[in-house]
Amino acid sequence: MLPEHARGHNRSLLLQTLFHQGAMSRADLSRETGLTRVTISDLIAELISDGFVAEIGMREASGPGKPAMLVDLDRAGHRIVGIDLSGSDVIIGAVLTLDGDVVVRSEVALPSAEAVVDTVIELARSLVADSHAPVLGVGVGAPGVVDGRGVVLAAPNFGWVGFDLEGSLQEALGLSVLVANDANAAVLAEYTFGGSGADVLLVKVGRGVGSGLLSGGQPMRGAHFAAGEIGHVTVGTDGGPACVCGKIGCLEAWLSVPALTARLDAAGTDAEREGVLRDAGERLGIALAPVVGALDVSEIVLSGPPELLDGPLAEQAVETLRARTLAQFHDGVRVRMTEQGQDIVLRGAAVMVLSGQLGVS
Amino acid sequence: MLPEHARGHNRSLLLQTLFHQGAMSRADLSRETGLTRVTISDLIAELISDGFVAEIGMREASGPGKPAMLVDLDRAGHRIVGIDLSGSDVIIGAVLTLDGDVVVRSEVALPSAEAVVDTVIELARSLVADSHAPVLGVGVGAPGVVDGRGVVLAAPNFGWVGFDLEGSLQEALGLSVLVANDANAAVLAEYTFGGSGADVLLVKVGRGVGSGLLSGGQPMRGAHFAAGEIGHVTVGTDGGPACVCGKIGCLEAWLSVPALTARLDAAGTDAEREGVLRDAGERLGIALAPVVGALDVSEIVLSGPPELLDGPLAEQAVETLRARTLAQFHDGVRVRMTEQGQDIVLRGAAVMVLSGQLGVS
DNA sequence: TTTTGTTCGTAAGGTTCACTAACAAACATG
DNA sequence: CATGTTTGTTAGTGAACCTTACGAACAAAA
Repeated sequence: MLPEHARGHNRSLLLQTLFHQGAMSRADLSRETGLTRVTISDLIAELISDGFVAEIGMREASGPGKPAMLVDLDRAGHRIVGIDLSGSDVIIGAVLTLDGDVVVRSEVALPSAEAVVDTVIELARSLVADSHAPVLGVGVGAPGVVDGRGVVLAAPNFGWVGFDLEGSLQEALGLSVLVANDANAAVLAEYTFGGSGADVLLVKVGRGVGSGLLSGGQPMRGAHFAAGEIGHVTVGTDGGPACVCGKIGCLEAWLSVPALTARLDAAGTDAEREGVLRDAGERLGIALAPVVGALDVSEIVLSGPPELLDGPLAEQAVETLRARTLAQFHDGVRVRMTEQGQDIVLRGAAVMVLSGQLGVS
Repeated sequence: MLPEHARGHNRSLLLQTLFHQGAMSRADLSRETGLTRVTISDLIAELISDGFVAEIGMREASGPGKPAMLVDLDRAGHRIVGIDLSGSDVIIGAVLTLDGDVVVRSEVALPSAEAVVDTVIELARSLVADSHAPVLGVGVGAPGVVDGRGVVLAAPNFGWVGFDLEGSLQEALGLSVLVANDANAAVLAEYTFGGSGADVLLVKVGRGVGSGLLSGGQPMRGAHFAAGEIGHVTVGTDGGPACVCGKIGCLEAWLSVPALTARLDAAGTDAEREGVLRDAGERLGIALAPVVGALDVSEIVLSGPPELLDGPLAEQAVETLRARTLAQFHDGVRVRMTEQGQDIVLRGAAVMVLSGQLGVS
């Protein structure tokens, strides 16, 4: 650990404070961080010269003393490109502000597996061209198992095994690129923009079922970078539907969108349809109860089609969860839909870039 | 972040390197840490003057050049006191070396709940008196939910609710005291002394069932410091034995020592007894499968009576676990007994002190 | 035995970083 | 207008680590 590392830490501390609390004066930053005004001035001058921070005008004087010059992240001066590879038939890309707002949005049809990388490169290039501001970096949320350096260890949909997606994109685009699992990206978005607590599990329901987990605000990677792969965990001890993986009663066989819609279509009455959703919610609760017990997660966030997840399914999940964990500790566990909608992976990809380039999270 | 924090970090880095790799020269430390020989000399001089490090003699020259002076942690010059409050009828205390070896061991009968604190203070004082070397600190593994500052938020056995055990002991003993949950302490011992990987779940089976979890080498605390409380998670969807908590089919009702011994005593034949153990192992596997899926834990360690856990129970647990998780990722999950025996909580308490006082883990 | 080259540890001096002290600028208030 | 407050900068100090240089101690080769 060298002194320059400490300075990097302090730079990130300032950027993070501005990111979360908005524009403020150098003196405010001094009070907020505990560093002296002198040091703040020095760091801010460096950050301004690097283009990350800008002076945005005087604060109208509200008391005695010299009026303050407000500084803030140069939010208008930078953009982030986010790419969501988790869709079942489209690739979604977007230009986002530092606050995670989507400025430009673009979709392309999912090509054949071999052409995916070239399509992503082309999409990213067009988004960079449309950004009208320097792009801080490119974040990618991809299905499958992704290691800490953006190498896709396994992604059955695309046939990738040990493929260095991050490196390939970085070389082609000449920009900083970060690749992570889609559900792991999503939970970052929920934490940074969705106001979730620091111990949160996000369940992403789509063609498959995956999850992302933060504990103490830190993403859990797992021993083989496979944390979150709960889709093929067997749920319950009473059988269940057959899964594409060959086993019986996987969570994915109960909860994935194709499985749910098929069972809903087969259901005749509204009551039967609600029963299908309640069954799925119960299975989710059964699967998550041991995780809640072992990790003391306080919040479970669902991401996916709201017409399926929001309602009986979520209600039954929280009910089952409370019935199957010790009320004393886990009574407060909440289950809710994300409010990030369809953009959650894009926004999570943006958080990855913010975190990687600015140290903000 | 100030420069002196960086120096503290570097001090801990040296102590940690010596702790794990044993005695070496200043030049070795320089190569190992990346700091220059000059800086190492300066830091080591400080650590020697503080009494944490000692020169232990020359290395016999094996090649050209000036022979090296070896330095090492002053292992003989310090002791740690560990206390295990998780026993059902005794309190165990010990004096340990920095390497986690028990030097002095002492047991006292568990007194009434009100007298526990005074008994612990008395036990700790007598151990400190027997230590024959300066005591670095006192570590305590306690049942129940313990927060990050050693306040016991809930411990039904002792009737503690929001009781500042760490503060009480620190005041009475005048020594640095650290208190944590017993299973969380145990998993630290397994990581530091038992050679487990950095993503490991320890299940502690005794009067109750608890767990401790490391992910990436970091202890998981949970949103309410209740991580690891898996004893009263319902397992399976086919009922099960009644639990003292009022629910049906809790993991504790299947797996705790009292529950297991009662069912073993009721079993007539050896085959029936093995069936009891296999059932319990299966339940453990069912409960842990979602945790393994969500966290990608690579190793599960069991702590408790080996005559119950080691054998059919552990075998069935790993079998069930593999059947219920996706083989592709979690095939390698291992289930094994700890080799730390009965001292695991004591040694874990020692690790807490090492970590708190030296930054070693 | 002498020379050469290697390795260890220390000394001296320079750079980086954040701190303290002091001060000018700009404002509100009595 | 004088006074006090707040902001931000300049100047100087101390801490921490670095680079450079050197003496000590040894092995191997001449």
